[in-house]
Amino acid sequence: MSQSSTREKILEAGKRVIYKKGFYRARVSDITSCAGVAHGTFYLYFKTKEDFLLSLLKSVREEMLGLVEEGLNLIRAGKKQEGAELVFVKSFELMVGEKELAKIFFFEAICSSDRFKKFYQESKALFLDRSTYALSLMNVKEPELKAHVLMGTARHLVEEAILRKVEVRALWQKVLKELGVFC
Amino acid sequence: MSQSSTREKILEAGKRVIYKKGFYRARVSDITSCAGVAHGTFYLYFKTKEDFLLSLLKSVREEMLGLVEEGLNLIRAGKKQEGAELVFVKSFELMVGEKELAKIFFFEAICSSDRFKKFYQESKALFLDRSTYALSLMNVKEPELKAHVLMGTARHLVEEAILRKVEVRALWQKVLKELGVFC
Amino acid sequence: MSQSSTREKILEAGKRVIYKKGFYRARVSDITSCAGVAHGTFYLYFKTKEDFLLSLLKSVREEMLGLVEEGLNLIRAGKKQEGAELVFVKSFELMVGEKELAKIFFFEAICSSDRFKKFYQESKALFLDRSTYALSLMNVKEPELKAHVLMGTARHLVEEAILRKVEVRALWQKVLKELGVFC
Amino acid sequence: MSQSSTREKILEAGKRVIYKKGFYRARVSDITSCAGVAHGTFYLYFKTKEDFLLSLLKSVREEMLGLVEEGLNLIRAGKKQEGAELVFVKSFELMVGEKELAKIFFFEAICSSDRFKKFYQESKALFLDRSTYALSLMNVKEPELKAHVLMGTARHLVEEAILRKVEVRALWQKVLKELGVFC
DNA sequence: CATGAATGAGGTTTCATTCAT
DNA sequence: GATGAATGAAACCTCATTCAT
Repeated sequence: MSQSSTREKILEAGKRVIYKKGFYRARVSDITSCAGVAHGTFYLYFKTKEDFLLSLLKSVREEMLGLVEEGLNLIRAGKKQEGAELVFVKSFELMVGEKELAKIFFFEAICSSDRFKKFYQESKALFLDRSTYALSLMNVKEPELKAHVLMGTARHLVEEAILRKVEVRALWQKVLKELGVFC
Repeated sequence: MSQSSTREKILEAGKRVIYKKGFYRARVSDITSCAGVAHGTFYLYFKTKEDFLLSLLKSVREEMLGLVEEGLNLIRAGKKQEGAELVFVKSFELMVGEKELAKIFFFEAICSSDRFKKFYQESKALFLDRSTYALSLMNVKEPELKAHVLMGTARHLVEEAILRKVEVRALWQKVLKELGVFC
Repeated sequence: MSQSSTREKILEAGKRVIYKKGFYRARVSDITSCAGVAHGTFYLYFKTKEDFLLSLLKSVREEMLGLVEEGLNLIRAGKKQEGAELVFVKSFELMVGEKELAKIFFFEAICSSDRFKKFYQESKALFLDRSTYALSLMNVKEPELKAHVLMGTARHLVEEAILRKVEVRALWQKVLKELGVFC
Repeated sequence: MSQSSTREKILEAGKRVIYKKGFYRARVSDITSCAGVAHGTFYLYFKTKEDFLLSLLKSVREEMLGLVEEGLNLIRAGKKQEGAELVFVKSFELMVGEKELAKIFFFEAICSSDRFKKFYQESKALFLDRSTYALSLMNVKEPELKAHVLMGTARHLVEEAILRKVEVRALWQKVLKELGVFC
């Protein structure tokens, strides 16, 4: 059961190593040695180092999107508060909790090659779109403007949490209130 | 005209190259050939490639801080609107206009070694502090919260401008109004 | 036969190349191509080019010291002639036979960075000390003076052998007799 | 008068720098900055860095040979002690006093390119020949053997003086006595 | 599936030498 | 003569990737 597959061990290790050293300074050998597997094993599961990063990024995106879609369903079902909780709070807390992935997603992606820039861009556009949609369903005024503000602020607060190890949840709650997401 | 010194030519070229390829994928030889100087010339002006990046980052920070301090002086002199214009509009436009530097500052810095992470962190804390101070001088309510929101949103919009080549000035103006910075 | 490990192949090749070109003029690529391995392989076994030189030097010293200690044991056991043979003849012949190592030890070491100067110095002091001790055990008069003379002369003759490809064994025997080491 | 020519300033500086760092690690710019002249000035006086080393080496050799020839003249004129004093004592002291040149001559020469190895070899052969000749004129027994011993020991003691900053003059006097050069 | 030694392209950095002033 | 900015060949070293076991 918990005999986490080799692939997962490598992903987990990569997350930690890339978080700490950054994608370009993280060696494949750093990742494998952190995962406790042989150097070559890496290439049984990932075609290249870039592919590996993409896998990592995709997993963050999936998780986030999962929460958001679930939230949207609740909102559409009339449960505004519960839905908003998922879309704007739980997903924020996911990021704050998964600092490694958050940092990789927010920083590494765009510094790497065009392939990643594109991925990051698409993902952002997607979140922006879903957030705007959620806000409009919730009858928040100027949903697009607010979606931008929320996205930027969320990203900034996650960064603060990562870089300064500051507690940001309370701040985020106040921002949500200020912008009329929660009364 | 501006008989731009060799050092400046290299900085300018580096800005463009790093913007396009990212710090780690930008070769020193890319920079020198873009600057039209010999490879070795780079090392007459910068000790290492990392040192070069630091020079670049310092120049962005100085420029930004210059505007901010100027604005603060105006605000303190009672000219609130003119001051706020500098602190929150001109400096934003500087970033949007200098996409290369903005991208390097917001993305490359944190992906590179600890030395840069530290620099980025210090710079951010500084801007946050000055913004909060400006907002409090302007009698904006909850200045710290708003400073966070402004910084995050600004950063996000600059990113949109860079990645999606979208016009963001109007959006930014609306945000400023929404948050009570301008009436 | 001796399925010589890669590390040994590189050491052997380095010995030859450095002997011929000198440490600073010997490229790592000269060494690897002489060893018949890829360039990068060098760095699997040695951290830097300097580290490589140190490994080489240590191996000479160990071999020499081995002979000397063995000889000292014999002398202490009363077998003066056999012991002296090891300390003063066999070790001399080792140097003459291993011209590459001898040249590297006697010349390259001191021309390289301080790290090597220190190594050379320590090694010399060690040999001088052991020789003096051996001579005193053998009741040779003025052992310290003679140790100096022997060390210098040995070094000079090895050099002659290296530079002029001259036969020096006979000369050395005469020197040993002249100084009263053998009757 | 003492307005030492630029050429001499460079030679003097080169002596010091090469002594300290070794020929390959001494940069031309180190030498010029130590001499207090511009980088390019070096090439007004010396064709290449190697040429410079050769000039330095030639100057040592000339000085040594001068003393030796003078001494030989005295010996031939019947003044054995005075002559031997020049050939075997004064020239030794010259080396001990001019540590920079001595080190360069004894170590750097042979580590550099073949051109220097050849120069060193020729010089050694020359000294060996003149010493042997001097000893034979002085009726010392086995002059060639003794010349070898003297040369090796001298070189070794100079090295001790350089590396360990040890006082070696007294030791050298004892060696000369032991070998029958002085009674 | 797993290993880890070997590969070699490609990067950073150094520095002897030149040359316009 | 003197300067020192500029050059660029050539060195060291790294590390993603492969492959025989």
